[in-house]
Amino acid sequence: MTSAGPREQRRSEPTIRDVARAAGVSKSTVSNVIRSAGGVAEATRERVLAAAADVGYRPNALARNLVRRRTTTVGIVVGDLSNPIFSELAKLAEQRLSRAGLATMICSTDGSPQREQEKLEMLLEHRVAGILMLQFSGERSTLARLRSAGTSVVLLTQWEEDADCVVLDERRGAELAVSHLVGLGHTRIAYLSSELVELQTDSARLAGYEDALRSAGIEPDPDLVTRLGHPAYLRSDPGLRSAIGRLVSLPDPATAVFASNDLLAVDVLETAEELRLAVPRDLSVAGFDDIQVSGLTRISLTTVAQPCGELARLGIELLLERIDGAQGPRRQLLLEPSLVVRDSTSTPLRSREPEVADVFPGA
Amino acid sequence: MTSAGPREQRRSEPTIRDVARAAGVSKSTVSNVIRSAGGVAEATRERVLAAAADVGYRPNALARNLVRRRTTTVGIVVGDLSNPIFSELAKLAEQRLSRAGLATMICSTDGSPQREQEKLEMLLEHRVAGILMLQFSGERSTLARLRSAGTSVVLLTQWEEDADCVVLDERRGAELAVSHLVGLGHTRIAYLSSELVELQTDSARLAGYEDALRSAGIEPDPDLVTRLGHPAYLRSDPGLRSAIGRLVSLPDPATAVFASNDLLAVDVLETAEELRLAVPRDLSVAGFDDIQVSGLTRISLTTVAQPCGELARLGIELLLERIDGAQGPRRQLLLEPSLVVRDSTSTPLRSREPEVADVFPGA
DNA sequence: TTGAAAGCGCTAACAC
DNA sequence: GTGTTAGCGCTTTCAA
Repeated sequence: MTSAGPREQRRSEPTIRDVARAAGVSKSTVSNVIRSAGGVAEATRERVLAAAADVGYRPNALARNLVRRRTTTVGIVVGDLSNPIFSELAKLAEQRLSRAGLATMICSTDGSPQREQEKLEMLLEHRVAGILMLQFSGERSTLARLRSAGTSVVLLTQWEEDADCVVLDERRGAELAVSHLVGLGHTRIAYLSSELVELQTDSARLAGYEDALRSAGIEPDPDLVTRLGHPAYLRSDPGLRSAIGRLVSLPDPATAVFASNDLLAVDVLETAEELRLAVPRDLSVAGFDDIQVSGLTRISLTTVAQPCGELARLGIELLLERIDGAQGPRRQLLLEPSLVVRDSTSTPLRSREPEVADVFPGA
Repeated sequence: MTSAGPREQRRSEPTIRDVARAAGVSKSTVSNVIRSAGGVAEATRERVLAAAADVGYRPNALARNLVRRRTTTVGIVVGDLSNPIFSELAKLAEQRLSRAGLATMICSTDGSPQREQEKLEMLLEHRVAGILMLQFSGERSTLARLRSAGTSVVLLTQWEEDADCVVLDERRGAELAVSHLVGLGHTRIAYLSSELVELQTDSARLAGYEDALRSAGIEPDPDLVTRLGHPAYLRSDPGLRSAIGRLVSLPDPATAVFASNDLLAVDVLETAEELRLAVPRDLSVAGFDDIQVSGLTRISLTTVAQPCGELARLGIELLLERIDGAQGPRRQLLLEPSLVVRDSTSTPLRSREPEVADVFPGA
């Protein structure tokens, strides 16, 4: 590396003009062969290709996109990439987009609506062809802004009346999980949620929880419903500990908890351990999402499965259609949830070994 | 929504010209205001800003980047976003880039060198200012290509003589883990790896493994070294089962395994369970990475910690310097590893309860 | 302090 | 088949 002088003048990269000159043709001819536009004599084509290789030509996507007035870039907005459910979805989406010849810009919002706005603005300035939102603050005006910018938007995992979206039937999913607990004999089932779950989604899951209870003739008890702040990830958390402590020492204690997502459910497992509560013996735990860890033998969490593959496939499919100009009415795709029963749920203790308290109620 | 006719003609978005017209100034003045270039009378400035808001102006990053001949976009190349270690790093990197005002394009390669080439090419066509590679096939010519394209590149987590990189001292990390096992009394320690780990990295970790053995006077036994194909993620896998089965039924069986990454180590935990091997009683297990799951009470894996925060911080710092034109020689930043000792490792069984075989060697 | 003009690298009519 | 031309929306001299 002795040749290049110090502070080497960085020559700008070869352009279509350089190729044209080298091949002895015009810019448009080069453009035609680069874009495989056809209408170019085979001999010329080869000459151009050779020249391009020769000068080390690499098309400039910026220039192309500018003049075409549309890009082949799609934005993915995600709340938190370290939540396995989102990294999985993001990965699958990127794969599909890539296969369709589109580039992906990923932005994370950390759940902050302000950051969400900023990231969206950035994507719009880059004139992305479409946006896939795995996280959405729910701000209605945001949707309007995106729409007026002419970008296609699909919400994944996030229900919204006024937008294209593909989601699991959250309410039904929660109902499935809670009905399972009821079926096992639980009557005191807590609902535990955290900021990891969007409010919109949280409400749906809570509704499903109540549905299940009511249809079993159990009146939902507000004392059993808790929404925590953002708890430490997969790590025991004081807020969670006191919440669970409270639930199990209620006059009529909870015997099961339905956590609104797996990350939280796993935290519950951890915390139960600390509190010397055996799962499922003393406490049944069910979650939502079916992230990879939940399937581990040592975790073995009963949970509602998110069909990530399906979600990503349908979401991207819909987005691509919209980008291609499909005009139809908004589409809401609702996927059927399924319950994966594992070892974290079982019959409640009291129905197995009647205690004094059962014989003398109120003791 | 009855106003817009069917198949509404999508007006193109307002440009700097529209703003200029609305404000009664020239394009350049608008440009000066937008870019906060100064040298504009306060009154004019406000008039322009008002006009911009009025027409709904949004700068076109493509045009800007084209004429400036550089973008504010950085590419992140990642192998597999569903490996928590990578999603974590990607997330942190994106955060830092975003804070520095840069947009992020994420590409995943699924570990395929060909896809890696394609993705890099795409990034170059988009004229990214820099590339952060969390995955690198190790192809030397790739580096040359990137360099000649004038892009700054930093490898994160991947050692490479001929490039800027920031990595953990892999060799030392492995040595730490294996020395810990040796210290517990193990002499038959297996090394288990999979395609989840890049060859380059794998070699370093293997070397550290051998270092530790040798400095304890133990000659590495090739019979104890296994590299598997890409195993199922966090899920038991037949290849792994037979590998472990073999290791523990060797004439002189393995009493511990050092897995070259946590995902694999957790798989080992699972598989051990299936094989009715108690960990750490029958088999000690150590990993590498310290992903979130490893810290769960129910997993409690002894492992070498990757300081993700540090890695991301230093990697982005270095990349930004290069993008800003820093010319110095290649820099290799080597971080010191640390071992997190948890419950998956302990004294080997035989040293606790001497068996007949120990009394009559060769029996 | 402001404006006119010359592109950035490319595409897409439209002539030849 | 191939070349000419007129921009895409913006930045950035350079004059005024």
